[in-house]
Formats: sequence, C-alpha cells, structure tokens
Amino acid sequence: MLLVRYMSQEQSQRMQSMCESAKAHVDDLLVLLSKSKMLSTLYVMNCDPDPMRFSEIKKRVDSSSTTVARRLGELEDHGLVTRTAYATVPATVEYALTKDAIALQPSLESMFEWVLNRADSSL
Amino acid sequence: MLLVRYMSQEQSQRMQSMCESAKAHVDDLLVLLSKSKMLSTLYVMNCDPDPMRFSEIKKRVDSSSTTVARRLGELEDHGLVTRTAYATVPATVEYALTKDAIALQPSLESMFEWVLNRADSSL
DNA sequence: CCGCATCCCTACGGATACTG
DNA sequence: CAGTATCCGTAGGGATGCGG
Repeated sequence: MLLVRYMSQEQSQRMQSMCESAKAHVDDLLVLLSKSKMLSTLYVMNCDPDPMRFSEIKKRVDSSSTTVARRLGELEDHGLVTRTAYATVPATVEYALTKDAIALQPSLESMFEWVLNRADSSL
Repeated sequence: MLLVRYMSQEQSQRMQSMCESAKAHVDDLLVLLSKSKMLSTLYVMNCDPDPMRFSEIKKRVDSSSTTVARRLGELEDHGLVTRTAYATVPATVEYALTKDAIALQPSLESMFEWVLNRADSSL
C-alpha cells in the first residue's frame, strides 16, 4: 500500500477520496508514537523480551507514574501490549509487547542507534 | 555507547553520574522527534532525495504553515536540514536533508511501513 | 506495590493577518 | 511564495493523594 499524502501530485488525485479513513488511522498511529515517552517506553520494553513490571518500566523510562500509566494504557488500547495482573500482595502487574509491537523492534533499534550517535557527536 | 537508563540496574549504577549530559542530549532528540508532524516531515523529505520547497512540504505533510515552519526551523537548528533561499520573485526556498538526517532514512522507512500495515489491518 | 482520579498549569498547535 | 507575529484554546504532562 502507498500513502497518498506522501506521493507526488498526479497519482494522489485519484486515491484521495478513497482511503480517507486509512489516512486517519495512520495519523492516529503517528500521534500515538509522538506522545511523550512513547518511543522510550517501546524501546525499553523491546530491549527485554520478558514481561516487565510497572515500576521497572517507570524507572527505565524515567517519567511520572501518571505518564507511564497513560502510555501503557494507550498501547493496550491499540493492541500493542498486554496487561496481566497477579493477585499477590502487594500487587504485581506485568506488561508484555504483542507480536505486532515486536515487529517494530528493528526500526526502533536503528532509530535509537542514530539518536545515540548524534547525542554523542554533539558533546 | 550504551544508554544508562535502558540498562539493567547493576551496570547503570556506575555510569549514572558520568553521562548525565548525554542523557540530556538524547532526551532532546527524542523530544524533537516527538513533536507533531516531525516524523511525517522527515519521512516526506526522505522520500525524495531532491531539495524540496516549502509549500510542497506543507502540502504533503498536511499541516499549517506555522507548524511546518516551526518543524523546519527546529530541524535546521539541529543541523538536520539546510535551507537555501533564492532571490527570485516570488521567493523560492529549498530545504534539503543533511547526510546526518539521511542516515535516519532506513529507520523511518521501516517504521512507516509498520504504521501502514497496522493502519490497513485495523480497517 | 500498582495505578487511577483530580487539579493545575504550561506549552504546543492552529487560525488569522500581515510583510518581503 | 515563504514565512513571522500574535492570539487563543486545548491537550497533555506532572504532583499529589487515595484505593485496590
């Protein structure tokens, strides 16, 4: 599939009317990914294939619990993470990426590699 | 280089004190990339190796001129795009990615591929 | 320990209008 | 055409505090 908005003028004309809803979905995902700490959250979880507990994620992402909870909630809504609560005392909740999210790993990894290189070279 | 925050506890302890500034730079870049339309802007410009004019970018990204101008300005500040103005009437300005930004292309492309697939399958 | 609800508050995005 | 300046509304992030 090709993305109308990013094509040159001629081809896009025809398709414009069709996949308006697809455009909406794409924007949806881009908005999701652009939320604060979202990339970090996904990256952190991708680093470690095992399910991860809330506080561990929070520590590594280094953000408020509010924000972390929001991001995890949004990811769950989009079917990118699964949440499993255990009836222990105190509570234990584990988050795991779905395989759809794991498919993002290579992209994320190379993106972070790029970020790290740039951060280095600007020291 | 390794990123302290995303490592497991033990190793990070030692390094924590050192590269605090690196952390700041990384966060800087992540914040930059997380701004609205930033990923789209980079992707659009990456699709086409040739320099691109303001209105063309604006059209493809589909955002207000304010936002597009802001994003391009920020990218220029970070050395990711170069701006070239020609003394024509009316004015002509071309934007091109620097090679640092072009290095991001593979990541962006696979990330967008993922986004498109997901947008499709959720129709 | 987990994480939602509330409040506050800023910063960001968009519309509009105006310059070279 | 390619912006900048201004204003404004709102989304969204953080702190705190409570409940499970």
